[in-house]
Amino acid sequence: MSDTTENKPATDFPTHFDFSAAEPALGKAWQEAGIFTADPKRTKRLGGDRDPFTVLIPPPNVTAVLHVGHGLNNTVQDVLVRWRRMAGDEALWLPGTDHAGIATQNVVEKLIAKEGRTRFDLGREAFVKRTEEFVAETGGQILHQLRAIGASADWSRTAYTFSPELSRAVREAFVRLYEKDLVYRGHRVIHWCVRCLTSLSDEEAEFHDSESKLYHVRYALAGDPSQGITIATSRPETILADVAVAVHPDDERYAALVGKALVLPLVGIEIPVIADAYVEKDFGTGALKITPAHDPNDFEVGKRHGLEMPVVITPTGMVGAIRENDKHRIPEELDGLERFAARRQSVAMLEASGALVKVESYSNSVRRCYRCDTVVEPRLSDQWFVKMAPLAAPALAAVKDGTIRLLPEKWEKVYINWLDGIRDWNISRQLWWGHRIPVFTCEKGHALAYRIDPTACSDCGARIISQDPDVFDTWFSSGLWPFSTMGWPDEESDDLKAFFPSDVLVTAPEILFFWVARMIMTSYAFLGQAPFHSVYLHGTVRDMQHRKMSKSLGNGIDPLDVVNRFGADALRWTLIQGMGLGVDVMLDPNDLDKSFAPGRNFATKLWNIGRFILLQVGDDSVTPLDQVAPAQLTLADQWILGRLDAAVAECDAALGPARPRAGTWPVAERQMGLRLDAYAEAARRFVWNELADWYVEAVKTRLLQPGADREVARAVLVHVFDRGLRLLHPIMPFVTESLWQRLPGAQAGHFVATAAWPAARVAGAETGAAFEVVREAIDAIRGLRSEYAVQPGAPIRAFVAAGAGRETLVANGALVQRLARCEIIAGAPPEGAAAHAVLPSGLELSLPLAGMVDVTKERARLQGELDGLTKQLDALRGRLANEKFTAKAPPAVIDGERAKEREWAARADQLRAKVAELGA
RNA sequence: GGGCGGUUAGCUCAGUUGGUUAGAGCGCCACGUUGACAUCGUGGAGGUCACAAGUUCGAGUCUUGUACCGCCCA
Repeated sequence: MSDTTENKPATDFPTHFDFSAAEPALGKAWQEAGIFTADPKRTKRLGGDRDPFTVLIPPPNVTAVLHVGHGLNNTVQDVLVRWRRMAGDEALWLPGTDHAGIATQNVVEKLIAKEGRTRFDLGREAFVKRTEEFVAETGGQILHQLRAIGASADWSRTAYTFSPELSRAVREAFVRLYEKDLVYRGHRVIHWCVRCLTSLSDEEAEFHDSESKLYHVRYALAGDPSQGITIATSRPETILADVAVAVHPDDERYAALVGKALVLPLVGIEIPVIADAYVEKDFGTGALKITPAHDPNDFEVGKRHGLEMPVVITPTGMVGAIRENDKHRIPEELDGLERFAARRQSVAMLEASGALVKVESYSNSVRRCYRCDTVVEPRLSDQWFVKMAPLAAPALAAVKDGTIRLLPEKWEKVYINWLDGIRDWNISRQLWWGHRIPVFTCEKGHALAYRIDPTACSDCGARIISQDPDVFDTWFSSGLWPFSTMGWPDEESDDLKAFFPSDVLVTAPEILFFWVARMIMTSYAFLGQAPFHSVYLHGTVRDMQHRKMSKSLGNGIDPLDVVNRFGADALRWTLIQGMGLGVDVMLDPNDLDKSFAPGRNFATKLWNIGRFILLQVGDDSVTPLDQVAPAQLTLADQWILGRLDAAVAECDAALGPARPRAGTWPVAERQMGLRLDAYAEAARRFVWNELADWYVEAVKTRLLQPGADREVARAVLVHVFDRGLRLLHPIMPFVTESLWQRLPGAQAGHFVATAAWPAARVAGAETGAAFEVVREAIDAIRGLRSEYAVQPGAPIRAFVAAGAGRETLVANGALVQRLARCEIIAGAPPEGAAAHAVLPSGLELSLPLAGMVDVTKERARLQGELDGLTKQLDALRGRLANEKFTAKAPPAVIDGERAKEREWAARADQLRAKVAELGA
């Protein structure tokens, strides 16, 4: 290239964005430049000058592979983090994974099952070692997959709930709760998964609707089989564990039988009839069998009445006595049967004995294990529980007083409702993969919690003989995520001081209780503060039938497949532009081309816009906009700069305040911002519909003629395109970075990823509003051409009557010529048939279209327009004539209506005159 | 059974404290390859804002009821 004023050869600028080459290269360049690595010293909290902005990843399971739900969740986080990084915050997106006790254990158990072995064959130690190896080999691949979708996380801080550091936090947390008497060992009915062989929390035992049967079974009165009580149960196999039949104290039907004994069917032993207000008189027969060991409500009744609590179902879900002295309760025919087989057998036996009165169909809800879907068995056992009421109080207050906001707002109500009725949390899991509960028992039977493995009992000095075999619920460790990832319990850690509390938590509503609420509670319990100020709960990705995507349905979308086919930007754009607050995203797994068309189309369009602009602008240095004298700016220049200001303002308003100004969110701001779809649309509209569709067209001719005006056009064009790329970068990081690197004057080592977020010009800057008349004229002429089917290439003329804006229109005649193929002529039109337009601003256009315009049709068209306007005008005048309106409406509204009336009336007059000209 | 939310264009959704002729994307129809872009351009059609009543000068927006759909909890 000998002459630097020559445009760059087009061969240097491919016609299509090669995302498959560019994405990995840019990812590497960002990583090597270290721009995603946060520095605590730069934050205001540690004496720097930047606000920290921290987002904590919801840690995916360490064994997980990326699905489109992760894609959505992490794209949202990345958009927010990239936005704040550009806005000058010290942005930290803290990534990591969760050891996922049950899930990971299940995976490894399946693995060794292929070798024909169970974990019991291996033994605990070997099984845990095997699991560690498995995680070391395959774990965390999801974090690598996240890089492929552009995630700008600080990988140097990658955390893992089972790392030594985070494990220390788990142990410390438990011991502190233990010391404050906020955990206790409880003997009660819990949810037991007979497949996972562990207890579950209330949250992990999910309700599923079930079409069941209600069996009515008669229990005969001891000594008088002619009398008896019929109960209704959906679980006849648990009759074996019945210890009483309860009736309501006020129920006259059974009053005479209270205190007497009944013969328990199947078993033959006698059980008492008791009175308890818990019984609902109107449900079933009004008599309730009491099975304290296999029903949480019956357990409470049993406690009140001091009843026995025999367990008749084994951990693996078989019928059988656990205690020697319950053996008499198990009939031989049922002993050892699986629960559901035992139910069928029980029913057969009850029927044979004549005790089965009737069977009804019955819709109820049955709890199932959230990990394996097995029907949960309520079962009496000993577990560690966290007392929730004291922990819940500050968590509840935080949301009520606006310290923490939840978006969309409806989840605040759900959250409050849940915390109001919160129950104690079972944190014991009978698993091998997890943090072992640090409770040790000495020879003398003292069971105490220890921060460090003890050698002797801290109470009596006796030898330690055992540790609690159970592990913690994984959610107990992930509940500490906001601070365990930052060095806690070391409270002097720089990260903790700089980045806690964090800012926005982005997650799905499904884990609001599992995880979000618990993080809030633990942060208050251990650090006395909220862990974040905003919780953004996004929707779910669904298929065209609105079904959740799942492996079993086979309706999933692999984000990496989308990345390979259309690029990460297309994936991200599609997800974000469709992300209304809390709204589900519908995608068709069978038609990825269509589903991801919005992102693919826009990425291509953006590349083409950039390609054209950059090739036209060339490599020569460009004058910074602030060095261009305002007087040199054309109307179009002013207009696009005004549109840019508006776009920046819209994007800022859509994204909203990054943090509350003073501690808590004022009511007016509690639901503001995080409208990612609105932000995406504002940025897109600027770049596509304003910059590309209008401004680029307006400067084309100026760029062809060397001189001062060309330099002004180049300056403005590069400026607005640069700012447009910045606005889009958080959503489409790769294509924007590729284009930004090609801007004239781009410097090595500089990235749009760290370029300053755009700011509007000073208030009062010229916005080029007069340019609108040119756009109006072009729109109107295009419309008339289409209306009268004028050949697309055929040149036409428009005569413009005197009026506001005529000068402007004439001055921009060349643009109208190019975009509407129409010559603008100031003055009266020649005689003859013509099409007419009255622009919104009032300027009148007359287009002689000899041979093309049908006068009758044109008159009818204008008359139709006039009719519509007249109707609106009548309604408006009616309003203004209404004294109640003028008396009660705010003056600003009335002024607005009056101004409108003047405009419409003038326009109606113009139209009426046109119609008249065309003859009656 | 308790709590919460939704119903606006063919589809997915916006619509700020009640105040222009209710918007966007996709889809649809017509035309178009004019020297950036057919993954594109230009023009267009399409809505009794679920239904009923009420408050108000004025209701997609507020209130009540009805119907249907969904979410959370038991």
